[in-house]
Amino acid sequence: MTSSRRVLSTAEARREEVIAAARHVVAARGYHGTPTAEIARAAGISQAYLFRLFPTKLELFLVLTEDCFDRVADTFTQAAARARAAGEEPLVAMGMAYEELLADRDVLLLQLHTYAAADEPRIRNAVRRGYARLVDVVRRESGADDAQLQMFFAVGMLMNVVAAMRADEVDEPWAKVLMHQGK
Amino acid sequence: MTSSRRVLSTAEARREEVIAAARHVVAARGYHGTPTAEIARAAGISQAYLFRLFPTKLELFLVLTEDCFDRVADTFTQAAARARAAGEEPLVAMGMAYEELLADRDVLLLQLHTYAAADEPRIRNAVRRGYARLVDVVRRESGADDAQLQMFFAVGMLMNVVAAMRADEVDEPWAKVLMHQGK
DNA sequence: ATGGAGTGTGAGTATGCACTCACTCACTGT
DNA sequence: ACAGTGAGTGAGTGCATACTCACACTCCAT
Repeated sequence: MTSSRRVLSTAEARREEVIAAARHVVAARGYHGTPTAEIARAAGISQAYLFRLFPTKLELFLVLTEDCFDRVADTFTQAAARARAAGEEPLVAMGMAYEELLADRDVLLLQLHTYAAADEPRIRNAVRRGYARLVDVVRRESGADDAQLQMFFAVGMLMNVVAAMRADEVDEPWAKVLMHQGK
Repeated sequence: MTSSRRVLSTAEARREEVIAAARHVVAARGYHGTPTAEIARAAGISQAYLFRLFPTKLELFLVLTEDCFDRVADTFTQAAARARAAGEEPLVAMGMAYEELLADRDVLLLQLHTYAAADEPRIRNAVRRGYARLVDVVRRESGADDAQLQMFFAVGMLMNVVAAMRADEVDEPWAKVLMHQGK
């Protein structure tokens, strides 16, 4: 900032802002494809300060990964809770929740990029832990059996890809096949 | 080459070798994550010659993408043909064919990386065309309806992710849920 | 045998990148 | 009032990366 009336923030608040901004830019081109300078610009801070907030690009990406799985888990738990309150099937409600996520796009794409960067051992580990938790949450909330769970997550992965190739912008039969929500 | 008895190849043959080598190294870290120097080294040629064979890194990646979808389509057609000859269900046989692909790993991972790089318009376009063709092939070979097709491709996407996080190396219930082949 | 087309390279260039350093400015407690 | 702490940055550093250029060697048609 160069304005004469600069207002300081706390590092913790800044970190949150950076994560939010990074989520958006990293969703587009992923870990290897997004320069830290772009993340800093999106967050409205200097690159130098970005590196004070997060020691390395990898560390930032790991936080982003964690946060991404948190969001998906939260979306599912909330959808299941609403469903139970309304006397509906939790698994179906969680399935519908994919549409909420699709509307956002960033979380879905970020998730895809965490898989793509999983060659890096620490990222792979974060992805595994994240998935372990997701499977656990969905199983607990829905009581679904293994086959149902597999289908549930399979459709989820498909939604990632649909988001990545922007199949919703394509008006052709094959795109409809991929998007038409499991019913 | 510096050996006194150098044997020249044709550019076309070299291109094939480069694609094979690139498939393997790019499968690990994707478009943005794999330097052209590494591809050249893997192919056993100089970086300079790599750029004579393919005008840009993007152009090489597009060829790789095309080739990747070709391979998947071929695997499916062959599996379906075998199934029909043995009087079995083509869709089931094509599902099994995912296991062949999983064994290779490179093709599945490369596919994942094409999705991850789909922010680049030309890659996105190649992915869309590739998918259009795959859906077409599977529909034609199996006669499956839209819902079945969606499930088929959903499980395919799940296999990509399973390959990326190497879920097969994890001995935990959630990993079994994801991998246990749809039955 | 030789010239021309085609295969192949060593040694660059220019830009991009993750990360650092030395510093300034805002706020807080005394 | 001012010292000390923490927020924040401009201007780098050094290395990696995509891509190029001038040149060498091989093969083959004549």
